[in-house]
Amino acid sequence: MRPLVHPAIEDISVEGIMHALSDPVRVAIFADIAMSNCSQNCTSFSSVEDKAIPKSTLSQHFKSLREAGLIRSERLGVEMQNLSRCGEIDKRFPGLLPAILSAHKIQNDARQHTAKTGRKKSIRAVAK
Amino acid sequence: MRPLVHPAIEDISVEGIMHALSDPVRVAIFADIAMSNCSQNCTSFSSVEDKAIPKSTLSQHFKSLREAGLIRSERLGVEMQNLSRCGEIDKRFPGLLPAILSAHKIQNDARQHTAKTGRKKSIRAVAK
DNA sequence: TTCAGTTGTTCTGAAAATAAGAACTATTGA
DNA sequence: TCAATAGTTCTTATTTTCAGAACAACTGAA
Repeated sequence: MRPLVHPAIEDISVEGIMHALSDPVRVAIFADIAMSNCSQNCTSFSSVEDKAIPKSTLSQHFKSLREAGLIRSERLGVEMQNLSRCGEIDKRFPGLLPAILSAHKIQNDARQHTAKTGRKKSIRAVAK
Repeated sequence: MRPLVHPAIEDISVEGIMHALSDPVRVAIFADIAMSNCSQNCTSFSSVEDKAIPKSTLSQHFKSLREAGLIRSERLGVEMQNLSRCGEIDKRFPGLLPAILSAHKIQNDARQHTAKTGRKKSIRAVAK
């Protein structure tokens, strides 16, 4: 088992962050970690739609977040402690993560609302 | 030639935006369009490192930005007019795009600086 | 008109990234 | 020592992305 890789703060890139957070499961995981600022296990996470995600896939997702510099993972016995690196990143890119997390929350709230009121999700895209 | 597809504002997703801006060429293009808020041709764009990008690839990049909802493209004779949709998006996700653009600028400035002072880009990642 | 030049799109095959089952590693507690 | 738990790595199938080649749409000149 090879050691966990964490980029130095100056090697964290905007593109890397964007890419890591371009996956619905990964933003959800990261939002969880960043908001609660508590650990969050790797293998137990059911996505937004409550479908179980294979643990190999989750492991890869955590790896992506880690190697993008968004979280810091530390082995704690058999489990993993995952903490967000928001503080560090906010010094380098002020306001970036708060803005993304806030947008994510806005979108989630809107989705929950439309799910409750039963509005059909409009897939229609305006063609010109 | 099929019509250009633009998502309605309520169909623009954070993940979609993140994904579109997770590519160095695409952020660069988008930053250009958003900053200058002027058109920006599709086929003439040399990336950050000044290497020419094939026009088919550029066309795809513009398509990605368009379908993520970040830009609005309109055929103007033989050319294309590309405008950012920052205004609309800022109403739905306040502060998101400004934060990303600002982070992108910070990173670019830092890169230019290290390129000038010749500091070797440290790829080293702290292994634990 | 017709034709060449320009701008951008679409098609296509190769290369790269992602997803998830299966096998494996590491740690703990009985 | 062994079973249980938490994660990782290997591997293959699928999906995305890249970029050359062919194509489509418009313009301006002959």
